[in-house]
Amino acid sequence: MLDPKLIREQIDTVRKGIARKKFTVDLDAVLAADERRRHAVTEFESARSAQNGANQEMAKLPKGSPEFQAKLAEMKALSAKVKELEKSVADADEAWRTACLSVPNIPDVSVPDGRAETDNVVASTWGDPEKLVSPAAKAHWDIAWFSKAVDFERGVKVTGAGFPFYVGDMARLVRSLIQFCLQEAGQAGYEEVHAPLLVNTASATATGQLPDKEGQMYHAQTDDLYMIPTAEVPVTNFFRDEILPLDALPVKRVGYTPCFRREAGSWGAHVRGLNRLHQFDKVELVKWVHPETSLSELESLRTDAERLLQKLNLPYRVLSICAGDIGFPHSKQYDLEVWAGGQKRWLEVSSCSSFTDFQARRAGIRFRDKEGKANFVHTLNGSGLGLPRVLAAILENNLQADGSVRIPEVLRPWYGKDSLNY
RNA sequence: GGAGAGGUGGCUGAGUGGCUCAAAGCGCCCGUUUGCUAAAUGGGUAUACCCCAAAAGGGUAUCGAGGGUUCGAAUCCCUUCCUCUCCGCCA
Repeated sequence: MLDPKLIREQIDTVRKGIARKKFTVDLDAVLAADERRRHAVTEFESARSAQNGANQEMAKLPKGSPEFQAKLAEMKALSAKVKELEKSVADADEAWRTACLSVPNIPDVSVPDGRAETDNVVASTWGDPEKLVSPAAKAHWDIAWFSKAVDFERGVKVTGAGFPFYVGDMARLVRSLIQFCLQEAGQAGYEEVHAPLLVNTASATATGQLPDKEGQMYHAQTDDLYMIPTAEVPVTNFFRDEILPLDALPVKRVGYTPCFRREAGSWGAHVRGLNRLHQFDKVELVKWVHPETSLSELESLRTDAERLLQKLNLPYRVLSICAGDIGFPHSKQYDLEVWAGGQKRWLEVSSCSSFTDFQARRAGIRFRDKEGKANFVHTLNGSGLGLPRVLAAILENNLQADGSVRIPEVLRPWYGKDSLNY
């Protein structure tokens, strides 16, 4: 959520930011709710103050004395009034909170203008497809042995669509990618965490999955737990409602988890094969940083993700996402898209975002500044990387004429050989 | 899952209806004092919100969470979450 003071004091900045994001929010209603809430609070607190004072006087009177009895009757009325005012504070507060939750984060000034996906700006490209894509490239689902290596049919039998088995060398290739991503992140200074795969309502709310994106998560109803759609949720919530010491910042962490997404209503021809799954593996990078450094930390986060693709020798481009296309809680966002030479398409494999204090405010993650005051940190996260599409690009770009796939050198320490075939 | 015991400030821990809008100790910060280290001693030491143009100042809330009883709740009642001990089950 946005800083209430910012809405109150710099309404024009907020208005402009929201307009750039192409959101429609009734800010006047938010301001009115804020006004109502403050009024209710003031009324309640003065009544409560009177009650506290009178109660202290009563404590000094002998119980059952005439003075005590007289006071008692008087206090009953005040008590009823306090209860009533307390209720109206609760109502006003909830209305205000709900209104505040409808306000998106405002985009950073460096975010390009634009309405939709087509307005995103290509910030950079790396790798020449002519050189890095094999002439034998095919869409990965057209590779002769693909259904043996990634078994969708058995997945359907055992679970349902979008839950494939990786079999044999393919399973080892997936594990190699996980190891590679984790090792690289470790060398870049990220501390590894192995996180819970189910989270409670409070966690899903803090990172913004609830209430709006409820339908995107699998829900274990008996225990009211949600299967994580990304490691961002448990990893970010690690510090929920905590105050970090100044010298702890920046905190950089990396977590590998499977991710579970219902992807309701988003299936079609363009999401064949590994392009979109209900369960997939992802290594996630998360940072908690001092507010002054969040823009430069975003750049280094993006660099950390890019390095992986470079070492894998996969051509990619970096998109600077336009104001109209960045998400509700985002301040600034880069997407990394890998070139899948068989499909001849760009596939998003990483999204690196800064949330400024928007998420930290919602999750209650703060740090103690030089003066000893508690302030909200800035949070950032980015995939490093989402695996199935990277896998797709490796399979397609490195497909040889003999039907085998050449394995990138950086994966061989874990994979154990130089090619994949069935 | 069953039985029992608990959840109090950064930590330890007192506190069974008003004398606690949380004692004391530890830690931390600031000062005083004595060659240094250290000790002694005084003071300070949470978070959020509200009032106030700001500062100064004042107020309210928070004793796991949520309800309730009461003029008044850390304290009594209910619900719920969590921790510990024992039992059961179990990769």
